[in-house]
Amino acid sequence: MVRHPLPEEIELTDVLHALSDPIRLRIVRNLAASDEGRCCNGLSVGVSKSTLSHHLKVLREAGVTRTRMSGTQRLVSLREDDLEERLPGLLASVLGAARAAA
Amino acid sequence: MVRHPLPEEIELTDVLHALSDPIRLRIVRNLAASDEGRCCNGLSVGVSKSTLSHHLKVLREAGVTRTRMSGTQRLVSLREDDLEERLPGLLASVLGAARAAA
DNA sequence: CCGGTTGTTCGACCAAGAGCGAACCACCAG
DNA sequence: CTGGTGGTTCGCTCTTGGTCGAACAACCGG
Repeated sequence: MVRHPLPEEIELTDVLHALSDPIRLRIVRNLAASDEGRCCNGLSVGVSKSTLSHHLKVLREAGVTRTRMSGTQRLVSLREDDLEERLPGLLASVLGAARAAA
Repeated sequence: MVRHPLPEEIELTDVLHALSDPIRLRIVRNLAASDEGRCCNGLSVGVSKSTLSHHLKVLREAGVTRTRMSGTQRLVSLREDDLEERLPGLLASVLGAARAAA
């Protein structure tokens, strides 16, 4: 349905850029706290749905998240495995720092 | 002489944003390969000196680098210790991924 | 004093991107 | 068929930010 980069297409600068936005970082933290992925609606980040869709697209195209269909709605989840392979340790340290800062 | 954030003022999103630019990432990789810091001129990244000055300012104000005088010229170096304290593991994983991608 | 080196700052330009509402699509329940 | 839900896409505005040249400042060497 939508574009996801292959694991080897994940670019460091794209990922860093995706994570450098406070709203997207909140989304990622939110996703990290959920095993099964979240419906877009379950991400209460206080922006309009078009803006949320935009941020999810940025995250998806950077390779940070995966979106899959589940019935009538999309489930968004972190690509922890692919990120760890391409950028080992990065997601963990970002999440750790984000948790500490909060 | 110039503004450097205190260690506790270093913000994750600022650091991620600073590192998400390819030119700044090259500068950081370059600095990581040098013990003593580099004169701005020693950073051959192929931009004009005003642009270089701008990027160094972004890195400095995000807390990624430190600039100190040495005689008549400035020496730029990574704030590895402060970054490790505030954002443990982040710089290492970014540098590791950047090295792997190159 | 007069260049040359090193770097910052300023002003302008232009591209990228965040934000929103509106329109739209796909789907399910009546 | 009609409505509601979940989500994307499309314009549009406005801000951010990368880029450069020019001007400036501080300093050292003749």
